[in-house]
Formats: sequence, structure tokens, C-alpha cells
Amino acid sequence: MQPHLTPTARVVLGMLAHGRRTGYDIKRAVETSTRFFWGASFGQIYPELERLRSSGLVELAADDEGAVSRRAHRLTPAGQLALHCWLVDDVEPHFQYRDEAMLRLFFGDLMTPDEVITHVRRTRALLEADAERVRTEILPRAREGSRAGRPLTLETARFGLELTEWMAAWYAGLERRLLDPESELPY
Amino acid sequence: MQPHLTPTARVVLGMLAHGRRTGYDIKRAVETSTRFFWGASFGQIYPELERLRSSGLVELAADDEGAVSRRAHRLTPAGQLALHCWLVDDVEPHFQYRDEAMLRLFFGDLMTPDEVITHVRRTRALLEADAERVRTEILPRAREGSRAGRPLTLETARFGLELTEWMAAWYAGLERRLLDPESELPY
DNA sequence: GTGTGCATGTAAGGAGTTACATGATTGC
DNA sequence: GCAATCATGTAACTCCTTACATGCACAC
Repeated sequence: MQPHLTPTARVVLGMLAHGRRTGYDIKRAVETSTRFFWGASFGQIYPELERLRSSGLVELAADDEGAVSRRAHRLTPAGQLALHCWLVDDVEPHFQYRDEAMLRLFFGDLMTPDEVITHVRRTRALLEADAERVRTEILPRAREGSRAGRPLTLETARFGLELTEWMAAWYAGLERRLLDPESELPY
Repeated sequence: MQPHLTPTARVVLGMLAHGRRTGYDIKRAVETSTRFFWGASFGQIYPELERLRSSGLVELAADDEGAVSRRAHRLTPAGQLALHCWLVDDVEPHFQYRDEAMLRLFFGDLMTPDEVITHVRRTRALLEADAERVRTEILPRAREGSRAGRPLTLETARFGLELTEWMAAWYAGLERRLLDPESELPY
């Protein structure tokens, strides 16, 4: 029976499986890879590393990189086991989608048509900016990972990009439906 | 200058704009409409209604429905104004997507190919079940709303359905790529 | 010498879930 | 009589974000 891993522990252990890392390194790795579907802040990462150390899932690694006050961590065998157990666990995985722009659209019938169109255009522009950020900040690193023997990290990056593009395209379609005077909405 | 609306206040005020409601009614409305992109639990709704009452954005409505101990609320003019200000506000809307299945896939290169395929099939099945629930529990109500003069509620329901179907299809595509021995992953 | 990046942490607060406790009404 | 649904609320807990505080190293 494995001890329960907190949400942050999952991404921390996973990142350490890719090699020894400091808390700062883990944060950087999250920002350039899983950010889109799983974030983590310093305020979570550092306390979590300490908890994992005290429960024996990670340990301090000898600091071989010159710089002082680097506290690099690595997985212990117990940590590797806990990570693998989580990966193949069959409890329903956590899923959360929370989207204020969509909530506003839901109440959009309380706005004027012009206000709705403005909202739709603005949301689409934000999504396209997001997509561009995935393209420049995440995809290139994922391609490296793929070449380095981790093809699935590229798949998840592509998912993030394609999902964002799909949403932007959905808003473009909505704008067309809203502007088309022919559109008898099909019930 | 408008007072800041908490996240839960936004959906509560919006639901009250559609008519007088008890906390219980609001919860039911959320479950059958916005649940997919904006949830709310009793533990949030009841305290929020009291806060909104004490700040004058909602008020108790005369109980015309026989049953005792129903505390139906309605918007005050100040509440209508606050709601409209939020709807047309131009601060960046809250967006959160958190997906444990995708995080596992990101670390999937630590699993065996069989374990990855199992995970992919299971996640796809869960998404298809979600889509079915949107079809049976949310879409029919949204069609009613559309006929009742709220076409955008139907648009958002369709978004929820189509997004879920798109994700399920993405997993189907991934499974094909993983099983195809020809697949030289394009970097 | 100064700004940028590397690096580690803490404290306070906001948001949300879950479990619990209670009771009325309605249909079978 | 009993189960399901309607109905209101509280308490404890988890999770996460933000802001703050500190200091080193290195390049320009």
C-alpha cells in the first residue's frame, strides 16, 4: 500500500525521475512543459520537497555543480516505486476545467449583441496569443525531449497547442454564427 | 467603481438574473448547465448568498411557492449593475485547465508501452462517458433555454460537448500513432 | 556598481471540496 | 411507514496563489 501523493508531489516526483533537480529547476521545467495542464508555484514546491524528503521518497543529491546553496534532489527507490504506482493507479484522475470567458458567454443573453461580439473577439485573441506562447515556449523544448527518448512529452505539448487552436477556431465559428442574419439556430 | 465579485458570486448573480432562486435551485441550475466549465457547491453557495445579501446585491423574495423554509433570492438594482459590470469587464478572465491524465501521459515514457495504451484507452472511455452525460443531462435543458430566448446557453452547452468529443478523438488518434509501427514521430 | 538570473524559503489569504447535521414535504 | 427529494446551513480541511524576504554569482 502506497502513501497518498499530494497533487504537487506527483509533478515533483515525475520531474525528478527525469534527473536530479533543485526546486528552482523543477519550477522552470514545469513552466516550459506541463504548465498548460499542470502548474506548480514555489510556495508549493519547496514545502513539498521537504515533505517528500522526510517521508523518504526523495533525498539530497551530492551537489556537483559548483554553485553554492543549491539543494539538488533525486528520487530514492521508494520514490520511484511511489511514482510508478501513481502512474498506473486506477482511481479516477483529477480533471478540472474552469473558464470564466465561457461563463460570461453563458450569461451573454443579458448583454447587447455588440458587447457579445466584443467579448467573443477578445477571447479568441487571448486564445491565439496562448497558442503562440505554446509554440515558442513549450514546443521547442518538447521536441528536444522527444529526441532525447521521451516522445510522449512531445505528444502532450502538441495536445496543448491543438486544444488551444481548436478553442480559438470555435470562437471564430461562433462569431460567424452571431453575425450571419440567416442563422436560424438549430435546436 | 464596483465592489469585487468573488468567483462564486459571479455564477450566483448570473443565475438569479434568470429569475428568483433558492440556494438549492442555483445548485441544480449549475449542475444542469454550467457544471462543465464553472461549478459551485453548497458550501460556497449558501455563504455567498448571505454575503451578497449583506452587501445589498441580492434580497429575499417573497415566497410564493407554498413550501416552508424556502429562502428564494432575487437581484437588487445594485446586483443587476454589478452583474453587468462583470460581464463587460476587461480584466483577463480566469482560465484554469488541470488534467491529471495528461500529466501521467507526460510522464508516460517511464511506463511500459502496454501500460501507456491501457491509460490512453481508459482516459478515452472516461471522456466518452463525459460526452454522453453532457448530451443527456445538459443539452436538452440548453435547448429549452434557447427556445426561451437564451440562445447563448445552447452555444456554451454545445461547446462543452464538442470539446469533450474533440479530446476523446485526440486520444483515439494517439492510440493509432502508438500502435502503428511505421510511426516515425515527426519532430 | 548594477541589473539579471539563480536559488531558497515563509506567511497570509482566498477558494473550493467534503462530510456532517438537520428537518420538511411528497409520492408510493 | 418509508424512501426520495427539497432545503439550509456549518466545520474542517486541502490546495494554491501572491507577496514578501533574503542572498549569491556573473556579465557588462
